[in-house]
Amino acid sequence: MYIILSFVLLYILHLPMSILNYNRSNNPRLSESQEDYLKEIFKLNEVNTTVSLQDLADRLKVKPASVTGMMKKLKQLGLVTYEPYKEVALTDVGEAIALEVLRHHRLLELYLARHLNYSWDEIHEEAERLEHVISEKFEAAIAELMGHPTHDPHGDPIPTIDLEIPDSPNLTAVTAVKENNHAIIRRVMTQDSDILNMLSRLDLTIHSKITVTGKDNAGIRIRVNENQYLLPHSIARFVWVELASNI
Amino acid sequence: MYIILSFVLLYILHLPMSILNYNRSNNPRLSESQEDYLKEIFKLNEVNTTVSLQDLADRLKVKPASVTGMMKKLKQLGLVTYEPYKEVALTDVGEAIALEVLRHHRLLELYLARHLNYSWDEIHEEAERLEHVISEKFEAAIAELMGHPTHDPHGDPIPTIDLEIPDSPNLTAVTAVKENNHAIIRRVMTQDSDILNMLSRLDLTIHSKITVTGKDNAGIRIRVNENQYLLPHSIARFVWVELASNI
DNA sequence: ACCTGAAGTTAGCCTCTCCTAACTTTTAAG
DNA sequence: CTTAAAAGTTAGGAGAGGCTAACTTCAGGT
Ligand SMILES: [Mn+2]
Ligand SMILES: [Mn+2]
Ligand SMILES: [Mn+2]
Ligand SMILES: [Mn+2]
Repeated sequence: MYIILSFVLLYILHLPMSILNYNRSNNPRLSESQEDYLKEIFKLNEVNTTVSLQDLADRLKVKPASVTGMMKKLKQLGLVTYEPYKEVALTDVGEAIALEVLRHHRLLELYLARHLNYSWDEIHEEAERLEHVISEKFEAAIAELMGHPTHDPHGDPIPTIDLEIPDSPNLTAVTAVKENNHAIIRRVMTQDSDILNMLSRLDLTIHSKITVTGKDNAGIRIRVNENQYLLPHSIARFVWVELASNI
Repeated sequence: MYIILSFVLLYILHLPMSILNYNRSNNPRLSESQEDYLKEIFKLNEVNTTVSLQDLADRLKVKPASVTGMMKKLKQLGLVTYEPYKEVALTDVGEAIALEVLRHHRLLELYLARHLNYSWDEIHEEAERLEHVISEKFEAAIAELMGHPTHDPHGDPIPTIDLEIPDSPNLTAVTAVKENNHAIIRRVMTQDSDILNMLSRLDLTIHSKITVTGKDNAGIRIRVNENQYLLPHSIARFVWVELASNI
């Protein structure tokens, strides 16, 4: 009865049927590998216009042949669209699963930082493993405990319980900030422990107020807390800020 | 230098060399399956004099053929002693790993109950998955946070950081308590959700003060908080108590 | 001492995820 | 427009952990 009603509702609302199809608790559970593939496709898709199997292979630290094999399987499961030699994309169901895993990951990162005293550079690796094994109850418990946070310690948005990506402030790469302008660091787009460690030692962390004092081909000069640093472009490109004028 | 000193120390103290050999961080990580096999061998060994492959198969929900195969592998790795058609036992290294996993499991159970509002019957299943993926840092963080607890919510002892089993009070099966004697529930030796759920609804939980008011072949009659219950033997056998006279 | 059922083993097969090596298709530079 | 490098595919195989079915060994009851 409920099922019939749902179909009618979907028809009326013109929603894709697939949204209903996915339910973490009653669907056959995916493997950790499969979850990581879907999550990585989603993340690559946010940055690049198209997702190459080579990128996927690099991110997941497997060989391209393995990616081809997995794409066939995920296509079979209705989680990606894909034809040989063409680009990959998530279906609605595939995207829902990717967002579910991403929500686990980012909630866990924040939880580890806030409640178990993990430092910025330690949270990612632990969350990468835990994200696949925590239950929906665990997810709900830490989300509740933290007051349903919208962003993780890297400034990455945490998908909501309905799997929407919350709005983030309008961000600019710090490399694009003009000289003498003020800004607040809002997102650091790397998981590299060494880089995160260094940035946090310089106090270049989320919510730090900075001033861009100069730019040359060596990098970008930044003032934070009366200290000045020269940040090489290779690192600065990970740092995204909100301009002070927008605040 | 440290290594040489360690060898000398071991020689002097007559400790088994194998204790030093195992180090979770630099040894090739075992699979989740292998960890569960070792843990289950340890737990069976605490109860039975000898560990049968059949019991192991039942507990791990695999077929006996699979157990035989795994025993060969674990023997190869130096974690169990075993000859075809003979009983299995853990080596010192195998036992150290079993205790490490058991420590994770029981710390997690207590953590879930205390900090994430899990009920008695929900903790085991979640801990069963998490125990294999948390880092030593996670273990240390929750142990610290909880003040290095010695027993989990079922009354099971939590192995210390040095992998010693902490002393438990002298326990008696509630079925062996004489009529009109008082006692305190100290351990409930089942992970069955339904039974745990029922017991906790009757307030027959860890640290509950009870009085045995009668016994017949239907079961054992117990008073707790002015309420009287008839506990069938099939359930009562899981409940272990400390006699009031010992307190 | 024998017999029989329970316990344990073996062989052969499956699925999963990854690999290498050789091949094909696409793409972009000249 | 050609062609070589990059990207992607295919075939074949490894190893982990399970399974079934047929077999062997063991242990207890008569
Ligand atoms: Mn992961
Ligand atoms: Mn993050
Ligand atoms: Mn387990
Ligand atoms: Mn327990």
